[in-house]
Amino acid sequence: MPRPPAILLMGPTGAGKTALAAELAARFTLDIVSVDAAMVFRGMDIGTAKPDVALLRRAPHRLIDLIEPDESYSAARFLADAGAAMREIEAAGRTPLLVGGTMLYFRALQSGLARLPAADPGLRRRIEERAEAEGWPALHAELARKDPGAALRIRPNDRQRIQRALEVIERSGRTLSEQQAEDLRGASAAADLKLVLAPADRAALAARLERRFGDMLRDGLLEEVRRLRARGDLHARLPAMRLIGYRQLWQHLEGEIPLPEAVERAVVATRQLARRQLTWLRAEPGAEWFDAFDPNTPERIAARVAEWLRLRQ
RNA sequence: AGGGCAGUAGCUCAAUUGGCAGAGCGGCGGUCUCCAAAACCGCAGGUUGGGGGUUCGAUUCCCUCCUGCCCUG
Repeated sequence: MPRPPAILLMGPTGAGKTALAAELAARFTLDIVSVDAAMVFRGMDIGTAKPDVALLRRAPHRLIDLIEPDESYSAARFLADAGAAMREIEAAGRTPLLVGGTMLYFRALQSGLARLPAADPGLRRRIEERAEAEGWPALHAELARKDPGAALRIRPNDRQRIQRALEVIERSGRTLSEQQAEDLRGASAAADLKLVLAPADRAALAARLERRFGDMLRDGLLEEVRRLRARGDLHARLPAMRLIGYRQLWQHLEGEIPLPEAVERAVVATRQLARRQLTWLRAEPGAEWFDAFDPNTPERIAARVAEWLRLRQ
């Protein structure tokens, strides 16, 4: 099932993508699709910088609030969800505006994913238990026997990927490297308009990120985390509770670190996230870059979007 | 003022009896095909507070000055 061409608005956290997207959606016949692995969680609003109710009313976002914090999302699920959303938008005679900073998802959207078995929580737990007893390097050695190609590419300490590779073998009876070499499903990129909203001045972004986390605390982030903890069914190892801000404040509520340290660590982690996103963005082929801190940027991007939409008719 | 303790990488700290100055964190760069705000990898930072002395060799021993903290007055 092919997906329609779209406008991709990518950028590091804190660059101002949400506000800009809302503006574009108001001006053109665009519908927003979130490309954000954190905003999929319900009840996690402040720390994920999710658009607020007022903004959502003006500019509805798809792929937000999809699952509970004890569930997990994935790139494959995003690919399916985003494809469906985009086809719906096209069917309505509108154009999809994909907005976010989860670069793996953008990549899946453009390059596709191999046909691989889905994650299996039970199997993953079993592999983790084995790793606890034997250590990841031992499982890496096992992987080297079963799938030398994958073992070559995956580091002995990279638990997530060792686990995934073993999981794939276990569930499909075939190796990961063999299946990854086959055709990717869902690939299609050429017709997209790719816009990058990134700061020319990284120090300025760092300052903004620090300020933003302070704002989140003022808006009740700690209370939000406290509420999640009070549910009783969540724990620190869940993907949702490993998100920046939530992870550190959870540790604080566990009594592991004082609040100021939790805040400092969260700010640092956000800065590091932005850096990793930038690394990924630099490698994005054919993307048009705009300075997030230039006051003329919104107007320039709007002009570019108008031009692209016109040429598509 | 006298006495004591401390001063080593941006930060917190290591360095056996004097023997090539290390780690964690941060910074910078990178990897990434169903957890990606995740997981992992690499690199760069030091005239060891200043000056002098002893020694083949001083972060380490001695003298002196500077700075900080503590105690006494």
